[in-house]
Amino acid sequence: MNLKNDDVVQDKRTEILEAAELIFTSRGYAAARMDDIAEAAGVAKGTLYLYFSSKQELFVSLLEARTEEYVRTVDGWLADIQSADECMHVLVTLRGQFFVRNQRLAESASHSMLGFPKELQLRVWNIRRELERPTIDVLNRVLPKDYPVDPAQVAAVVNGAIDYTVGTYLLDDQPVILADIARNIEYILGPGLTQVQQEKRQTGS
Amino acid sequence: MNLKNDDVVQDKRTEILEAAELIFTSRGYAAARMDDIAEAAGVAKGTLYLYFSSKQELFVSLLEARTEEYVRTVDGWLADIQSADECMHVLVTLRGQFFVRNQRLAESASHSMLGFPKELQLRVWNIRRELERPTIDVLNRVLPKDYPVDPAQVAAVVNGAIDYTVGTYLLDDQPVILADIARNIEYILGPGLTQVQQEKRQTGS
Amino acid sequence: MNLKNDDVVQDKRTEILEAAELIFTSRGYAAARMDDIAEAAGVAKGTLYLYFSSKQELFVSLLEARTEEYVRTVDGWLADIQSADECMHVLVTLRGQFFVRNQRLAESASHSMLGFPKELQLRVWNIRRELERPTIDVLNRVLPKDYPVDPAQVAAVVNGAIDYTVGTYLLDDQPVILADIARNIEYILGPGLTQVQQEKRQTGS
Amino acid sequence: MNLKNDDVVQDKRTEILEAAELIFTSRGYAAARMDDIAEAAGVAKGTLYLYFSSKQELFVSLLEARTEEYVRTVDGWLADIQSADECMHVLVTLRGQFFVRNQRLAESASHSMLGFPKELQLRVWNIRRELERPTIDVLNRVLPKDYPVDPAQVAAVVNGAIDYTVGTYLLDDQPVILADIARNIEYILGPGLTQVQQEKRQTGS
DNA sequence: CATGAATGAGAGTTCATTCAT
DNA sequence: TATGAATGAACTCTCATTCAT
Repeated sequence: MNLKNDDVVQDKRTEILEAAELIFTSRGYAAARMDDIAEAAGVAKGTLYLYFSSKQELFVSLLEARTEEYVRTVDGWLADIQSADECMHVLVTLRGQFFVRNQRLAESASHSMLGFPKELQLRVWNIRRELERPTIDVLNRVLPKDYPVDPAQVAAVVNGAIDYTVGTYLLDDQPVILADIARNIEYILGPGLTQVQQEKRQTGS
Repeated sequence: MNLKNDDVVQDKRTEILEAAELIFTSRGYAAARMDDIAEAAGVAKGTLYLYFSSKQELFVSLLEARTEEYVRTVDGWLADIQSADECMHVLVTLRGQFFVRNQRLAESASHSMLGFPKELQLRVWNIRRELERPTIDVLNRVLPKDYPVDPAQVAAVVNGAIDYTVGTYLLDDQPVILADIARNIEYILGPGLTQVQQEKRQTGS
Repeated sequence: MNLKNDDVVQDKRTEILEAAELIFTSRGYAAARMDDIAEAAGVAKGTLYLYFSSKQELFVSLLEARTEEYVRTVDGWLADIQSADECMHVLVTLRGQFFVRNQRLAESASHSMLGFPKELQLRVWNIRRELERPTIDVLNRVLPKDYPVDPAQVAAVVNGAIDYTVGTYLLDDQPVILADIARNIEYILGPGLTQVQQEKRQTGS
Repeated sequence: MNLKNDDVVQDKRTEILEAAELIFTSRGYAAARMDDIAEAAGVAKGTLYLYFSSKQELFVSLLEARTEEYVRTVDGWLADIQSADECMHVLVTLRGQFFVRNQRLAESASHSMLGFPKELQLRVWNIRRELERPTIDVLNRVLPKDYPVDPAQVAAVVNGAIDYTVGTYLLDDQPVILADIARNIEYILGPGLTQVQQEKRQTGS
C-alpha cells in the first residue's frame, strides 16, 4: 500500500516535471506560467504546490532530474573508454543529446539563479558540477600522463565546444546531426588532446 | 547647437545604457526592473522611454552597443594576424574580456528573445552573427588551405571553448586570468588547427 | 453542484457589474479606475479579470446587461399598446427610468468606443440598435398607416426628446418626475404622430 | 504695436483651438493627448500652456468658442422668425450643422465634466445654457400664447430630437442631409407646436 | 490529496505638466 | 515668448501563491 502510494506520487511528480520541461523549454523560465504547466500536466494549479514548494524549486528540481539522467547515462558509456577519440565521440553524442533536449534549461540556469534563494543557488551550482564531472573523470583517464593542462579546464574546452556548436545549430533552426558534429570536434580537438607538445612558449619567452 | 544637442542626447543614452548594463547584468533580464535602471541612471522612469521605446528595445540596444564595441576592437586586433597561435591569443583575450563584461547579457539573449517581437528577434539574431563573424574571418585566413572543416564550425568550437571556460571561472567566483586561459586554450586547440591530419576515420573504417 | 457553482459565478459577476455601474456612472469611463471598481465590489483587483478580460470588456458587458434589462421590460409593456398616446406614456416612463439609471453609460458609449477593439465596437453598435428597436417596433404598429416618415426617424425624434429632457433635469440636479415629463412630451408629439397632414410643403414649393 | 501683438496672440490661440478641435473630435477628450494637439497646431507642447492653463481648460475654452459662434449665428437667423415652421427649419439646419461639427465635443461635455474642478464645471454648465437659450427665446415668440408647456421643456424636446437624429446618422456613418431631417422633424413636431389642444387628459381622467 | 477562485504586490508604460534654456 | 527634455504619479493588467472546500 505504501509502496503503491509512493509509486502514484512518483508518477504525478514525473508528469509534472515533464509538463514543466515542455513549458520551460518552449518559453524560458521567466515567461513560463504555473497555469500553463498545470494545464500541460493535466492537474490543478494548486496541485503543483503539493509536489514543489515554488516555481523556482520546480525549475531546479527539473534541472536536477535531467542532469541525473544524463550523468547516469554518460557515466555508463564512458566507463570502459580508454582513448581520447572514443571519449570525444561519446561525449559529443550524449552531451549533445542532453543539450538538444534541455537547451534552454541549461542556459536558463545561470540567469534565473540570480534571484533565487541561496539554498536553490547551491543546488544549481551542484548541478553544474555534476554536468562537468563525467567529462573530467574520463579526461583524467585518457589524457596523456604528463598532459600539462588541468583536466577541469580541458573539460571546459570540450564541453564548451559541444554546447556552443549544438546551440548554434539550434538557433539557426538547422537539424542537429550529432555524428557530423562529433567528427568535426574530434578532428579539431583530437591532436591537442593526444600529444604532449614541447612548450615552446615557456622556452621562447 | 545641433552638435551640442546631439552630444547631450548621446551622453544620456550612454548613461542609460550603462545603468541598464549594470542592472541587467546583476539581475538578469526578467528580474531587472525599469525603476532600478532609471534609479541607476539617475533619471526618472519616464525618461527611459524617451530614449528606448520599451524594456525589450533597451535590452537589445544594449546588446547591440556592446557587440559593436567588441567587433570593432577585435577586428582591429585581428587585422594583421597570420598565425593560428597569435589569433587564438587575441581571440581569447578580447572575447574573454567581452564575456566577462557581458556574460549574462549574451546568455540572456537567446532566452529573453523568445517573447520578443519579430523585429527585435531579428536584431538579436544579427547580434549573434556579428559576434561570430570576426572569428570566422580570421580563421578563413589562418587555417591551412586544405583544412577540411568549415570555418564556421571551427569558430563555434573556439568561441564555445572561450565562453564556457570564462563562464566557469565566473560561476565559481574565481578571478579570470585571461593570459592563463589563453595559454591553455592555445595548447589544446593549437595542434588541431595548424596541421591537416590524414583522415584515418575515412580510410580506416 | 454545477448549478450552485453557476449561480455563485453569476452572483459575483452581478456584484461586479453593479460596482462597475456605480463607478462608471459617477466618474465616467475614462476616470473610473479598476481599483475603485474592485473596492466597490468588495473583491481584489485581480478578481475582476477572472470575470471580464479588460476594463473595456467590463464596460461593454455592463452596457449589454443594462440594455437587455431595459429591452425586456419595455418589450413587455409595449406588447399590447395600440395607441400613440399610450405608447408615448410607456416609452417616456421606461426609457426615462433607464436613462436616469444609465445616463452616463449611454452617453459614454459613443466616446469610449473610439479606442476600443473592433469586436467591442460591434457590441456597442448592437447595443445602440437594441435600444432603438422597441421604439421602432411599437411605432410600426401605432403610427397611422400612411404616415409618411420612416419609423426609424420618428423613433430618433421620440427617443431624443426623452433622453434630452431627462438629461437636462439631471444636469440641473432637479428631481426627475417622469409623469410630468411624459405628459409634456405626449402633448408636444401627440398631434404630429396621430394625424396625417396634407403635405403643404410638397405642393406649395 | 500692442494691437498687432494682440492679433498675433489671438491667431496662435485660434490655431491651437482648431488643432484641439481636430484632436478632441477624432479621439474624444480622454484619448486626446496634449502632444497630438501641439503637433497638430505646429507648436511645442509647452506653448499650449502659455495660452491654456490645462488640458481641461483648453477643452472647455474650445466648447465656449464653438458655442459662442453657434449662438451668434443662430440668434441672427432667428431674429425675424415668427412662425414655428420656419423656426424649426432654421434650428434643425444650424443646430444640426453645429452638432455635425462638434458632435463629440458636446457629448464629451457632460462626461468629462465629472472630474473637472468646480470652476470649469460652472463654465460647462453655462455653455449648456447658452446652447438652449436661442431655442427657448424663439419658442417664447412663436408658440401660441396660451401654450401650456414651459418653453424650456419644449426646447429640450426640439433640441433632443435634432441632436439624436443627427447623432444616429453619424454613428451609422451615413451622410447627414439636413434638409431632409428638417422636413421630417417639422412634420412630426409641427402640429404639436402650432395648435393648442383641449387637454383631454385633464378632463378625461 | 486535489481543486481553482481569490488574492494583491508589482510590473511596464503613458502623459499632463513643469522649467531651464 | 517659445521650446521640448524631463518628470513621476497613476494607470491597466499579470501571475505566483494561498486556502476553503
